[in-house]
Amino acid sequence: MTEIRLRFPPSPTGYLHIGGARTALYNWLYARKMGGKLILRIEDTDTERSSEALAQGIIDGLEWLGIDYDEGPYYQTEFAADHRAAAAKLLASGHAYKCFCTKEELEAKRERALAAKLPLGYDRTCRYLTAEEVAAKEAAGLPSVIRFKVPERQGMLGYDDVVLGRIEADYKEIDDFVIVRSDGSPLYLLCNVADDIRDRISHVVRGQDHMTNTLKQVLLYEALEAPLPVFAHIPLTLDNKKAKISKRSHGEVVSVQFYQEMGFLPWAFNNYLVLLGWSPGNDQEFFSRDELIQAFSLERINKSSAVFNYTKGDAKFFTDPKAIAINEHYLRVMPVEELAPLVEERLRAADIWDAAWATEKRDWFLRVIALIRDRFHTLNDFASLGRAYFAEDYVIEEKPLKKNVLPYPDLKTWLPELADRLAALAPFTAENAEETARRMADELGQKPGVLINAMRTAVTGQLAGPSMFDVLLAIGQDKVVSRLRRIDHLFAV
RNA sequence: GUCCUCAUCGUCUAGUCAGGUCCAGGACACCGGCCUUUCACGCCGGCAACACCGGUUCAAAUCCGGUUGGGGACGCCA
Repeated sequence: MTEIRLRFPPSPTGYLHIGGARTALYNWLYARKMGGKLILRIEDTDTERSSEALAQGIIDGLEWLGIDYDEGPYYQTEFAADHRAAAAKLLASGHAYKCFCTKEELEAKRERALAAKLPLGYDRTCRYLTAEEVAAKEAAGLPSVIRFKVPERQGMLGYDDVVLGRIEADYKEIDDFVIVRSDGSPLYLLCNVADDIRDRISHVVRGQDHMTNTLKQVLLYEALEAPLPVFAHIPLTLDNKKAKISKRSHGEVVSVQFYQEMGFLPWAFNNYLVLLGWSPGNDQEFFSRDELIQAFSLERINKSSAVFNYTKGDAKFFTDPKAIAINEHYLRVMPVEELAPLVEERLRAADIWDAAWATEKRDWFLRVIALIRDRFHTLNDFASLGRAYFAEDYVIEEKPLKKNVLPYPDLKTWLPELADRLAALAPFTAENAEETARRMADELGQKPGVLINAMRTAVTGQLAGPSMFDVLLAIGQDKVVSRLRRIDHLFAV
């Protein structure tokens, strides 16, 4: 039985985006499920547009997602000798030929074909050159590329795709594609196959934009006398206008790094991605790592493309609402102990981290996280919306101020009075605090909500939050008292 | 233009291969209710789809043909 080997071959000409990450995820899931290997291969043969920084960004993105690989990263440029050897082999065996047509000539032909609404393929001018003609042109110093000689056969060229089924095309429809540039450097179609053969890749899982490339590559495998891998062409991810998503036209929101910065949980993001083109066949939507590996299968990948449901400028959702919903779900249900270090990271970034929260005050820290996480969307919310729990320089928001404080000028005396009463409490418990607040409201002839909501505004700066008395306990008697006494600045606007 | 390919709620999808159990199920979003000091969470309920036409069949989301629509490829990019 042959080993299961998959690869993720990004080209470092851009950032790791949603589509690429999903492709990596599917490859990873299948490799892990089958007990196979995943290989990371950086396809950097386009030296014009590739950069080491971009390659590193992709590697970092995979690491954040938790997509680990067993071999690599390999860099395709390091295997140039293999690619040239493959090209030489094809030339020697008569599967390829030298083409002396210039870019200008080809461009002119292409223009004419476009205008005449004819097929755009190469007209095979150089395919029928005699050995003498080729020698003469070379002697004259004319530059040439190497083209693959597509066999002239009856019937259909095709392959079996795990996702799409049988894919076929007439041999006549396949162009004599270029495999080596005029400067001698081999091109993607060839390099990719040569590498996959050398790396003994058994399954090629990639986007549907490669469907027609695969037809050509099948020919390459055959000419190179190598066994065909299993192909699985996964659906593309489109935007809500059905256009292919790209960093250029969609910006940050399609890059993996954006989700890292926005405070997504890596696993939540994977969980969202896997559902964009695959389903387990039942209603399960949340998976642990092991569950997903177990449930995943190439056969259940969808045929049709998926839409990344992002609306630019949406006031409520900064990305696909489903992605946010999944992130919220994990934020609420994951063990607090696992969440804590991720929150710590965000608090550190916001410069409000206290080392004691990881040691003697760890219990308190975990309790606060458990208390406030229900209302949050991302990790970043802990440092912004949750700031009052961790720092004194929290922001008093406009809305609660206008709704709960400014309409009641008497709060200027009420809140300090309440502060005094709370300061006198021993023990300081949620029950005692509530009792105190309610009794005072009663004495003032006010509804308890007036005091409670004003307290919330003064103590947390927020319009909403957990049960007020749990909040008081979480923030602590001393801080609550001092925040309530400092009420004047609320009216100073 | 040529070729390849896809088509179920606004979005992600189940159901299609083995036609009846589907006047189509789940999730997100949206709307309403319960809970409540607030807002969430949670729970309950609602809105909402088989692209179209024809054929096969007792019976079609499901099989066949066509139409329309979407996507991809057609590079000395990957």
